Amino acid sequence: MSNGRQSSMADVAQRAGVSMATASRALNGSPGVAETTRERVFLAAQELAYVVSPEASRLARGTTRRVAVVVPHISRWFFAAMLEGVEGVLREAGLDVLLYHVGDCEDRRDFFDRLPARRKVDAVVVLAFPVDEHEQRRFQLMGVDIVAAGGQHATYPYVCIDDEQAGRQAMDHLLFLGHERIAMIAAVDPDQPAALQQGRSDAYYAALGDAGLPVDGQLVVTVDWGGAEGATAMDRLLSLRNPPTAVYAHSDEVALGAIRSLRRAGLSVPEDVSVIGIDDHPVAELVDLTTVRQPVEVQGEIAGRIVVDLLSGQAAQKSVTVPTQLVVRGTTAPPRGARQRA
Amino acid sequence: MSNGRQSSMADVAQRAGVSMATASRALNGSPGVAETTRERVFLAAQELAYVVSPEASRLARGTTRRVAVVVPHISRWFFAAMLEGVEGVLREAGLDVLLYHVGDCEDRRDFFDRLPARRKVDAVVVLAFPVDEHEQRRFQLMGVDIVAAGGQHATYPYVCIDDEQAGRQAMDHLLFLGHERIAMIAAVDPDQPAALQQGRSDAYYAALGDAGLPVDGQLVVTVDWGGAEGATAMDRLLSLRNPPTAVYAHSDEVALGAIRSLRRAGLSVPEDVSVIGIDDHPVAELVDLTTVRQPVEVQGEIAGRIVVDLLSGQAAQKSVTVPTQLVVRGTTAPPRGARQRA
DNA sequence: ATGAAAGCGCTAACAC
DNA sequence: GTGTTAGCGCTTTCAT
Repeated sequence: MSNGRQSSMADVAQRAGVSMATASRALNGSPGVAETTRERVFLAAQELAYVVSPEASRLARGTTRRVAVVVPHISRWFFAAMLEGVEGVLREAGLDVLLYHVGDCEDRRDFFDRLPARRKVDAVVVLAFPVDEHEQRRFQLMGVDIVAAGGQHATYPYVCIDDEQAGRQAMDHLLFLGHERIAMIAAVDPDQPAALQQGRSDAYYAALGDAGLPVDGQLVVTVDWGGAEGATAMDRLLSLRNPPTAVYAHSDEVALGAIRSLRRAGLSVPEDVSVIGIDDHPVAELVDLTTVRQPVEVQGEIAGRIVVDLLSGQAAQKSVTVPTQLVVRGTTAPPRGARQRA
Repeated sequence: MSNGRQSSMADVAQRAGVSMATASRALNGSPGVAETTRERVFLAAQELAYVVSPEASRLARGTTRRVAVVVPHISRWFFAAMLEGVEGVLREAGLDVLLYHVGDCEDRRDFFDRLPARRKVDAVVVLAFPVDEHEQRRFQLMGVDIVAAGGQHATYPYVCIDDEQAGRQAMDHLLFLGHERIAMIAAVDPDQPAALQQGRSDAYYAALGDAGLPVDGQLVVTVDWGGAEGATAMDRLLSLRNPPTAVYAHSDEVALGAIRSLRRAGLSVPEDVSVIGIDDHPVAELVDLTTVRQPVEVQGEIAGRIVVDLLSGQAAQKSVTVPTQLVVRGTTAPPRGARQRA
């Protein structure tokens, strides 16, 4: 299908009987153009189905109207949901989103070595993606605004949840129900510089401490992120002489895996053992999983807002922490023969 | 943090003691440059931490090295996984991905009216996104290659699964187990022009027909896509005087919702009723759901490959159908007191 | 309010 | 093999 030549601004100007300069001003809504002239130009543009050449426009203007979003995972709900939030507000603001998946270490090295987004964007948002000092130095070369979502950051504006508090909400729920032998399945992302979910772990020890309960090292198992890993971890816990009556998992996926192991072992949830996760993944509702909800998409939206404000020169919030909330469903209950604490 | 001025090609050329033309040729790997010269240029570029200005380069070259990926959903696993596949091969080929989320009808209208990606990309891939005739006409204005993934398409190269066959695999499994009263929960996407999963429905009727079983209209319920909707549908099925012994759901999420309803009704799966889904969503494994697997990320990859081939002028495959596969897990079993068919 | 002209940073003919 | 020279299509002073 031949689509002819895309018409250029010169065509529009000619058709409207004005100079390119005027046509440009009219189309960009710049001041200093007579209303009637502006209309004539718009009409001409319309008739020619004209669209600016972004390359040319940006070359001349020096700005790209594009922002890079860097994600360590695309298909995991958490990241995808956050991405959806970011994309929404960016798109609404007329900014294009350039997506960069930086999965494993190799991707990562490559990304920061080559800086593929360099000169291509006006800002970059990193999603749940810790950026070390070396990487920060590389980013500096880009000379654009950076904002982080889904994790605190010392250097950049960020939006995140209070992981320790989320963990406390989960642990406190278990403690409130009367559990005293609580295990933790800590999940780490093998491709990430760890330390991301430190808060989730801290919460465990702090909660136990505050409740005057002892810490049993055997009850803590750390695994790579993922449902299958959660299952493995649970198997390990079940092999203890004195298994836990409740399990605090760092994420819903891990919790799901744990539940599968429990069921396969013939145990029932929550009668025999309670399980709680974090995140409120969409399937949590479908499987009646008790969890701590964090507003994921919202975090993305806020990050997007910050970018938009930054680019428009407005004062943007420096960093935001959004609240989390316990969602009690069907996988937690008091331990057998115990009564809830007042 | 001042980052000085980005150095330009002129700087590199000067530093290497050559003309801009030579510098450009050297950097682009064009032929006709002495090896030693090329090295000198590379060195200079390195020292100046030089990166081309994509805008300028593209303006001059007339190509963008960008491709738009249009998705109706970002945070649903299916779409995100496919996106991950596409992004991977595009990135590897040095193409940038511009992401456009076209969710509801309004987004849709806006997208095709304004054609925000126009002049910004060399190709667009539409993910599981039916494009009607009007929209095709709009796309034509862009004058670039279009490829579809996750659904057949009359006009564009596409990659998809055979939905009817997938459905047959699910239905045949249920029939093989000896079920005769099989319900179907058909899921449609409220924001899509339907007809997408027609094949999944066709399979139901065809399988029943081939098995010589009657069709009972009451056993077919169509709902909007989603786990919650699946649950509602199941509730409806359970209110029948003569409920089904097995349920064929159009997707795993829907199947999950159905299972929740079943459990809440005090029924057990698969003892009382069997449930099968389609897709093999990651959580399917965690909840022991029997399903029909489709290679989602792979479809994205193939679509990406097609784009890359198209852009490089190579002959690209016109369209690809990838195979699906039954995955038997724990939510299906023979009906009570029945024996499997030979 | 409008126009002329000088770039923006690079690539591609076309000479040498 | 390398340099010269035109653009690529737009924005933006600076005049008028």
